[in-house]
Amino acid sequence: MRERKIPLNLNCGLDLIGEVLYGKWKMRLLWFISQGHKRPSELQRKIPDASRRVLNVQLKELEEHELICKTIYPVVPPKVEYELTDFGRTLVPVIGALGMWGDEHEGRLRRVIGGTGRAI
Amino acid sequence: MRERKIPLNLNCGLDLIGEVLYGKWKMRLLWFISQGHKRPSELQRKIPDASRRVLNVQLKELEEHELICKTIYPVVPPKVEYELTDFGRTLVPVIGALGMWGDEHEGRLRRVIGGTGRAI
DNA sequence: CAGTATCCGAAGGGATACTG
DNA sequence: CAGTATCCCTTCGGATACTG
Repeated sequence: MRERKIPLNLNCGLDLIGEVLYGKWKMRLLWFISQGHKRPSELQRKIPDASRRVLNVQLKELEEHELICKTIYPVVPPKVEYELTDFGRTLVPVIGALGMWGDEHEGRLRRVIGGTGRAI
Repeated sequence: MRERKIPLNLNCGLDLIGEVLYGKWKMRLLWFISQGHKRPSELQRKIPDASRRVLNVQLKELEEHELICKTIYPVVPPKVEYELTDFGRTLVPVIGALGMWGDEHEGRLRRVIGGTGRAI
């Protein structure tokens, strides 16, 4: 699921969901936000392998796709919070299903993927 | 979900599923195969926007991840069929959930994505 | 019909350094 | 703490032409 800004030949629901989920960290961002981790620094800690820049890019795309909304509090130091929109909340069960499938088949997946990995 | 052959820092089920689903056409390939479209030429017709080369690449990755298996019939002209493995079949309900979500929210998705799209 | 080789442009994403 | 600007490298995926 990547942002193809250009050609867009949407065929079915799988295309459409692909358009909003494609991006290396988007599913996890949505998941962590749904779990109540709202602050950018929190998300950064949850996903240390992502660069801060890319996290911001993908958060902005999720926002443009109306899956999350962003609140900026005019305080010092700056404070920002993300939340799922109602629309975004409808996606949580689907993300959950994806994650559960991954968890249930962790052993086999690690084998076929070939990585060592590490627990969160 | 992209093939990151190199670093692999798997955190949770979402990472793991990402590893096997990342690829522009993989979800649809799995879906169409689950629907009984087994031949490469069939899949190509179903996904005309994908190049033949990339379809083969992604099919091979799905095979390496043991989600599908490939049968080559020693006949002329060549005949090839793909099928889901038992493992791959466990993924079908999840793919279905993704597609259903996309279908249910088609209108809104098309608006936020900004594409015109076309039906399959 | 099925598959591969080569070439290439375009995104994606990381590192770093910087501002408010 | 949050965000942006550059720079750069890698990968993805499309086009084309070719072989069995």
